[in-house]
Amino acid sequence: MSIVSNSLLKILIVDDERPIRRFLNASLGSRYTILEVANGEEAIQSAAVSHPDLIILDLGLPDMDGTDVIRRIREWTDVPVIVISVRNSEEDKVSALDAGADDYLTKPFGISELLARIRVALRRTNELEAEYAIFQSDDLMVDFVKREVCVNDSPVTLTPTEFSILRTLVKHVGKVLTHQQLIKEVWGGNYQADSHLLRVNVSNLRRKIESDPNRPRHIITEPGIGYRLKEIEAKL
Amino acid sequence: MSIVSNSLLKILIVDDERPIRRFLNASLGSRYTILEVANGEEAIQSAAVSHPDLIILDLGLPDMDGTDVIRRIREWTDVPVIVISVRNSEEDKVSALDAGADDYLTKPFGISELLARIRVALRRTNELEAEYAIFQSDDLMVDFVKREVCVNDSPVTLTPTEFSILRTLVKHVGKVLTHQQLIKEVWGGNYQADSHLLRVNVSNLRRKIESDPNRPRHIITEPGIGYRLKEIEAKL
DNA sequence: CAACATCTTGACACTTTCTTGACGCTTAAG
DNA sequence: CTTAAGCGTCAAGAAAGTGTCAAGATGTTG
Repeated sequence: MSIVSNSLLKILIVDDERPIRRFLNASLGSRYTILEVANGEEAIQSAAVSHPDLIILDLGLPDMDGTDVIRRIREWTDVPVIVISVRNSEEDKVSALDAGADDYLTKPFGISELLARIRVALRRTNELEAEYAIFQSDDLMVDFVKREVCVNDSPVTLTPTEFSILRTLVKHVGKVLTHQQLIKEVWGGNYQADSHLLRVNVSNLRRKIESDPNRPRHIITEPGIGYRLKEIEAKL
Repeated sequence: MSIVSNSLLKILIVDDERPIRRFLNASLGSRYTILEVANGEEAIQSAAVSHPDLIILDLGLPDMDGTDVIRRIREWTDVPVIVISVRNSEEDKVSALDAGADDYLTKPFGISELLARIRVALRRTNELEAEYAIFQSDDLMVDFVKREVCVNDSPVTLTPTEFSILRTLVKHVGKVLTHQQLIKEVWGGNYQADSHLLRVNVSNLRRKIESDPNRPRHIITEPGIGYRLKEIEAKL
């Protein structure tokens, strides 16, 4: 098994301290292909463009909070994220793991433990799913990196709730999402929202992204069940 | 289906020290169903019989080595295993993780960190359980994930009640379902519907999915009893 | 504190779906 | 041949679900 070269697997290292990046690069470089970035914005950018197989993320970034980086990346991909941090409090660990991290290592750590935890994370994701940071369906385009939505190449501004609904629909494109599933994803698990609230927001969302809101082509109503995002193939 | 209450999720705790089992049971018992065993043999036995959704395993067991327990369990299941141990050496961590463990916590640990890591492990398995359920019988195709029904590759739209009837028939394909059984499944246990209501809905359903509704090939009437979904083998 | 955007709730028109009753058809028994 | 029981179809009213507008509540920013 160890004879098989893993060098085709890409690991993205996110850390603002150059010595640590160099150390990790030296430790992992013989086994994996390494990408390095030094802040959160670059991390999101690189995660979208380079499609790494795993991300090693330092929580202490200069430009944004590490947990927010995880949340942003989780908007479109389930790529494994291993957090490394000097912060050792349970609160930090819990918030990072709940934000979507797969593992949390406190500095300093042994390199062989990191390697083992990388193997664990990669072991689970043998089946690669094509997850793209940009969703396109006919005249609708959703860019999760820029958090930008365009209809016919002209940008539209969505409210946070509207974007959250659209993001959930995109993540499960083609599948029917029940009212309950959508409410749970958008408003949080224990929020007691009724489907009326959802309908209002879908209505507002349609007005912004559907060319003819009376005949929606993207967000399809499944009567009695919920909604579904229809992927419209590009014409040839 | 996937929206299963957490209290139904079973966690198997493997630890030879009774106080620790009691502590974990008290900490997790309100959220999950707990099973407890005290040694490796019982752990393997219980993992096989009870099908837990997650295993918390202490490495220091009286009868066999913890990593061997993991290896034995990994012979037939990928159920998440979280190791807890007093051993803090990298060697122990690496060997446990490489044996198939998903996470490794060193005692003492905070209960909220353990809970967070349990959520991470369960999150993974939930996403992987996206098994695709499609029923196909000659010209009829039912996609339960997309909630889509096709006849001769052209989609047909069913009302919630019609879909519910079809789903019940598919669930027991080949078997005869009495009127009462169908009514109970579709309209709920305590609803007092007569079989006339069922007949109307079956009629509507047939009009949509049968190529010749007068001579139904899929939904067969069993006079005096109920209905049966016939599975038509594909021609070779 | 005011101005602003967003979220939430209620009201109402509209559409789809459900349910009920009437009626014709078939089958089996007398 | 007549009768009764079960089944399938049709159509209309009842019920439930859906989309939209607008006003109040909430929160945010300067």
